[in-house]
Amino acid sequence: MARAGVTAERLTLAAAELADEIGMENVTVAALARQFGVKDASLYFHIRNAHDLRVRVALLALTELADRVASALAGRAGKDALVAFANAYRTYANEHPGRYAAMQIDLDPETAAASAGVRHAEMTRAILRGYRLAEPDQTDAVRMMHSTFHGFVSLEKTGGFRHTPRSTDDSWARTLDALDAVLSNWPA
Amino acid sequence: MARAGVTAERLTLAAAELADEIGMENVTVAALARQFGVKDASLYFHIRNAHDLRVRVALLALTELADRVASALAGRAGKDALVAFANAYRTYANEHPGRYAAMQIDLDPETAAASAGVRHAEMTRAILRGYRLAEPDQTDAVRMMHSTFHGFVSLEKTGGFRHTPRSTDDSWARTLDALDAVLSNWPA
DNA sequence: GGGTCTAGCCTAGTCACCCTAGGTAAAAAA
DNA sequence: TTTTTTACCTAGGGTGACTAGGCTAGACCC
Repeated sequence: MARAGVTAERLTLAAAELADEIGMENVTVAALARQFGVKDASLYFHIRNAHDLRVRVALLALTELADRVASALAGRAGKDALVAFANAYRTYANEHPGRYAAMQIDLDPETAAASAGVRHAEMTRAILRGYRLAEPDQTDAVRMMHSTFHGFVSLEKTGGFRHTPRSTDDSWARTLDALDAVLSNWPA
Repeated sequence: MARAGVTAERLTLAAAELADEIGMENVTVAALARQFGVKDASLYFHIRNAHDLRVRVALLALTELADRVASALAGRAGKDALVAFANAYRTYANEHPGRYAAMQIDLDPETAAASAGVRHAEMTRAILRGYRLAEPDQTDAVRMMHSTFHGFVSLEKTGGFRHTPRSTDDSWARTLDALDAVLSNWPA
């Protein structure tokens, strides 16, 4: 009997790819086992349970996204950085809908604190340095930015914009313009 | 054998309440049947399948939210209307997390077109009349508004803001100020 | 090289949920 | 009252999550 060579890492990666193809809600332990030509029970040697698997995918996605954002941000500042960040975020979400969906499950505090979500938050704040916002405006602005990005991408995916003919790419570009405008002139 | 008096409407309402209590992902046909003191198979006389049930909850939520927004909006205009709309939206989402989650499932085009989501969109446009935006800016602004609201509420719920001490209520208020500012001075 | 240990698979079985088929009793209609 | 329809039932199949316990290939040790 040859071994399948399953590891938690390979399982996580396969789950992430499966999620992008068939949707996160359809990623089951059983389906994953089938892909590896292994019985579902065998996977519990590598992962604790189905939730653990999803958390692993979420952490993978957070790391990948943080990496992309980081390289998109390199050498940029101001609106340039804002747009680069936003596009990296949206592109990742659209290219990897399953991974993005996984990112939305809420991690318990310790896990979240140890995740790449922290890097993400730091980079967001870095962008705002170009806009010279003091606390607590900075926190409010970070929250608004993140809300706008997540909200747009999320609505785009679930078809919230489908009924209007206007190009979503154009709306996205104008939304970033608007965001840059408020950040440049944050109301007192 | 007394009848339980189950109807699709009562099922939908019970499912919505159950969703708010235990989370939409835990609302199962079996659990719902238990609440009515009935076997799970019996529910299929009233609903087509589990997905149908979720769609019904989504439509219920969309209608309830549209009603709330409509009454919040009555007699208001400009920033006043914006804030009223936004607060009605956020309050509903926070009071009814399960219903709000149900709203996020993507409806097929015909169902969506017949839903209260349409009223929602109309009301959003009505708010923008106070800001005198022409197309396609209006559509872009509608999308940005909706993205901001949905994103904020969604991140608030999944704990995306938890790691910063700043009050989310305050951030929300400032986000609305910022939104009002850009809408008043939409970049060309 | 032989013995041991353990990682990595297995089978078997439980339980929950979704859903279908076909039966039966209560309520409504004729 | 008889008939029809409505609202429930039992029985059973399929899938998925997960546990307990068994077997084996290969690493490690003497």
